[in-house]
Amino acid sequence: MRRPTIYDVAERAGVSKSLVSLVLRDSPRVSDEKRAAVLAAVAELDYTPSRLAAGLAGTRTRSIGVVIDDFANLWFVEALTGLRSAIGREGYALSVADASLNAHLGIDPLDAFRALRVDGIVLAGEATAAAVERAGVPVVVLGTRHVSGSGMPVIASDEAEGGRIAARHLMEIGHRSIVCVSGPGASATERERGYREAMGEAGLDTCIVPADANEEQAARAAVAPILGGGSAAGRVRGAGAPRPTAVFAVNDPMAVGVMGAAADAGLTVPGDISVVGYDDSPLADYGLVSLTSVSGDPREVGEAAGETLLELLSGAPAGSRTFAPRLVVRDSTSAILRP
Amino acid sequence: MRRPTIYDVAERAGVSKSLVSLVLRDSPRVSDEKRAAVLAAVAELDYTPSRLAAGLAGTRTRSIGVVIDDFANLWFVEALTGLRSAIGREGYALSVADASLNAHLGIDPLDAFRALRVDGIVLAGEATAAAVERAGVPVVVLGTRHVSGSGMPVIASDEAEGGRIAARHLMEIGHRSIVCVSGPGASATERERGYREAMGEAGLDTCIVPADANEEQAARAAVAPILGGGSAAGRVRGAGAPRPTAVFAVNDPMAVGVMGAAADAGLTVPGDISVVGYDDSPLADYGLVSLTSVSGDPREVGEAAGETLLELLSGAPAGSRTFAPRLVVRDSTSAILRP
DNA sequence: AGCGAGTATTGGAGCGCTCCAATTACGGCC
DNA sequence: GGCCGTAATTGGAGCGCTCCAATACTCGCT
Repeated sequence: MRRPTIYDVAERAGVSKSLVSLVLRDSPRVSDEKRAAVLAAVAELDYTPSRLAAGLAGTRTRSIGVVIDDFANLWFVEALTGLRSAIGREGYALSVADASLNAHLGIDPLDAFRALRVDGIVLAGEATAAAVERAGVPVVVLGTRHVSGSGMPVIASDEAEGGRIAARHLMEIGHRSIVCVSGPGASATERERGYREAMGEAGLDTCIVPADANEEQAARAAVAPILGGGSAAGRVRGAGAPRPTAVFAVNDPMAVGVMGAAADAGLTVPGDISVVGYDDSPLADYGLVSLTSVSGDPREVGEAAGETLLELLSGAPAGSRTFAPRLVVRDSTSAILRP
Repeated sequence: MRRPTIYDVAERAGVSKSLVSLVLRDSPRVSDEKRAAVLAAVAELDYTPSRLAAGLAGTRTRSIGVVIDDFANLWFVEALTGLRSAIGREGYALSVADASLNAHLGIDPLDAFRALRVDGIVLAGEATAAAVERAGVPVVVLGTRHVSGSGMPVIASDEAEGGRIAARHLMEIGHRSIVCVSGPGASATERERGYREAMGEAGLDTCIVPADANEEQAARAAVAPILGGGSAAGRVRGAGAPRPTAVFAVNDPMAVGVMGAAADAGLTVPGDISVVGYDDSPLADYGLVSLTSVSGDPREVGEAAGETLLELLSGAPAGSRTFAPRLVVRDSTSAILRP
């Protein structure tokens, strides 16, 4: 009941093991006749080549590693789909590790990938440049990260542009007093920067409300004072500034948090206040929520990351790329007459 | 700049390659002295053993494959975390494949795992029993599936019990006219069955509303007619039956769909109608939604699946296990006085 | 001193492939 | 019909480990 090897296939097809190897890696210099014989033997024996042996013997493993730190983030999950389709086409296999493993079990994903002898790495999570140097294989960064320098190509959505788009949308429909609810992390920082730039260009004052985490609850707690939580609408915030007419939250859950806070304060969306989110997650399209949201296409970005890594693997130089996000207008934003 | 091998380590530590191998697999029959010398050499050379070579030479690869068909499903993602922590402890590596790859690229994940010579497989997605037989390694099924028989242990949450819990909760707070919005898939079927059983025990009539997909939009469209969509509240549905006072949706997004339909019909939740969801996803805890939901702990289930597979790998027999779900009561359900 | 029973350590074979250099086969051409 | 270039095919070496049987080293005892 031993597993068939390349030798078994060779014997059955009446050729040498080397010829079988050539067929498996579909070399062009094999006669059609022999190729057919080998393929037939493969099918008859239900033979599956061992990637272990192939990787050990050859100069590459045809596998690439992906480090993700947040599997719960749908954006990365979708990007992964794009990545997979790009590299799968070339016969590469994907090995996924999550960065949180590091903390939980003391396993460095980069070490794990070294042990697997992956040909390249996609970083969809934070990682120190030093750790990456050690990897010793081509690396591309997928998504906006704080890590910079070290010359790795970064393939990401243009988050700052997304922030600008959100702010401009609100300005175009008449808003002048627009608050940005931001959170920790590189993406949030970039989105916030875009908001600031767009506001600056329009000569409007910015107001950034930082939340502790990129979560609904955190955003809700953070904006509550500004919206005059609980009591009569129209209340003024801290320094006596008027209540804003619009809020840009750096992601969808936070936008929902803002909507929740608005409801608590007796405000209607978009009547009293407009809200824009980011990522266009499924929840943005729920009837109960119907959130205007900005988003890049994660699959497109993931696919580009895969293509970039393939270029790097083929020896070609490759640079960073960014993709412009789009705005999806739903029912959480509306024009206002007088601010 | 060649990568260091076990021979380099051996030479540096002044021992044989075999001794190094023993240390790496922390064999107990190595003197502390030599062990320290080897470990020091490993550190100095920044050596990482090759899993390829180890797997090829040894009787096992210490890697296990996971087939997931829905990466966007947070339940599976969390179960994966539990699984990882269980098997990671024993030094196993995880290789993840998604079933949709099959459709997209014509790659059967089980073939991919065969090529990698994984020691065992966790099936968190549908798969035909036949395909699994071919795998030739121990398999455990994670989560409720339609596949049955073939003797593989199934580690899952007790979905039928969850359905019962949801229905009983609604009955306990006075509801008698309870609708179940169901969808396709094995989990939905089980949850629906639990609902039916609980209703039957209480002598209440059941009413199942099937939706096309396990999604917000589908559920919303499906319940709209029953809630008397759009016009005055209190309207009667098709055969003149009175409007239900409660709805159990087989997952959270669908529950939100029901809430949306209720809002469209001018009904308040939970004033006019109570809604229970399933899975206790993050969105259930949003202030705007605050959904009462049933859920098992996916990590617990994932961890159990890992432990079960480890038992199987160590040669021990292992059986199926189910875990009881819990109810999390929030603001979408409330008592009623008269039905 | 000598021997057995462990315990610690070692060299060799081989896992299933790829790569390479060498060999054979096949036409075409003078 | 022998010769050459190219195309097709082959055997051998070796990738970096694990496993195994064999050897070397301890003691404690007679």
